[in-house]
Amino acid sequence: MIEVFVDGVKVLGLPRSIGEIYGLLFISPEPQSLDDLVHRLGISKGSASQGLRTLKELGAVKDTSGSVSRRTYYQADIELKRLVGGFIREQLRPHLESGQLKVGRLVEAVSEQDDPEMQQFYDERIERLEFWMRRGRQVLPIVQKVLGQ
Amino acid sequence: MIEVFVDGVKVLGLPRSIGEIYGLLFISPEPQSLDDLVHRLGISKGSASQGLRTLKELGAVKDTSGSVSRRTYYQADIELKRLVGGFIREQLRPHLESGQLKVGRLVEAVSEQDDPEMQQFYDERIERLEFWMRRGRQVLPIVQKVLGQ
DNA sequence: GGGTTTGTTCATTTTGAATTGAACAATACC
DNA sequence: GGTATTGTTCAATTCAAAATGAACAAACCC
Repeated sequence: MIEVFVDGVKVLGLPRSIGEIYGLLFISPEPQSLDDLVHRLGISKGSASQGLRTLKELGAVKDTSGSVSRRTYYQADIELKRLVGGFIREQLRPHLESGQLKVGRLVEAVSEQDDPEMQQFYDERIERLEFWMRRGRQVLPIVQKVLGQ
Repeated sequence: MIEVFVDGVKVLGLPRSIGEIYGLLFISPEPQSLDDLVHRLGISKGSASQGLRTLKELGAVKDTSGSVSRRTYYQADIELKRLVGGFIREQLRPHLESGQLKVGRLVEAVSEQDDPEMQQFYDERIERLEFWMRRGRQVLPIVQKVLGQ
């Protein structure tokens, strides 16, 4: 099972430890502590801590607080809606935004081009790029909607 | 500009050389030969050859044949529809399929579980996983449709 | 306060994927 | 045929991202 998730997160560009952690939590009926993860997966405390942080940011795990013990225990959040939302927010949007910044700088660079024929070609290509990015932004909410049902 | 594409392909889990090659072709008014890529990008012949192959498989470049010279020259294909289609076909579908195989093996493994309570829990989780995969397969054609306009 | 448990940070190490480059086709041309 | 040109393959190398682990912080208990 864990293997399935390791493959899964790799497709999404996330490290294998994240897949292992989420996979283990996904098939654990009981919440697991950081220490449990370290022992059961054979990974370092550092990896487990980092991995849990990322998963929390993605909204893929929640900690069951309010326990008697002072340890925190983690559970997998299995709502697809939430997972997809977190991934888009944390991984995709930042890239789209930094891409837009760079394209913005390109627009300026092209305006300094002398050769009018070249300038027109570059303008067309940048327009194409901006078109792709618009489409990208359009498709995200649709994906979110379809998956969150 | 090339930087934009390097970032872009990295999000998709492809190596930077692919981003460089596609980026250069994207802003080149004239088709470029393998040798041009090697010189202008400062990458090895091996990288260029491999990268072009992957890009051809993705349908992201086409070679302009029918020239007098025996060299082949490459151009970027800038149809979003085609790019998305190629990516889904070459990168996403294979992973979805191998995932399904693994889940299939899981189903068998769970049926050998003694404890009925555990078995029920595992069944639920596997059902959840299969639900996610169904949704994944559903969303692909929708993405393709939205982006290909 | 001192001691213990739990979790984080971050410099170093490891590992796996990407790149290189040299040997090897394949094709064209004479 | 021989040789030049172009492109591919793949073992060896390089490099960036991930994992480690030790030092550090924070919270808790007595």
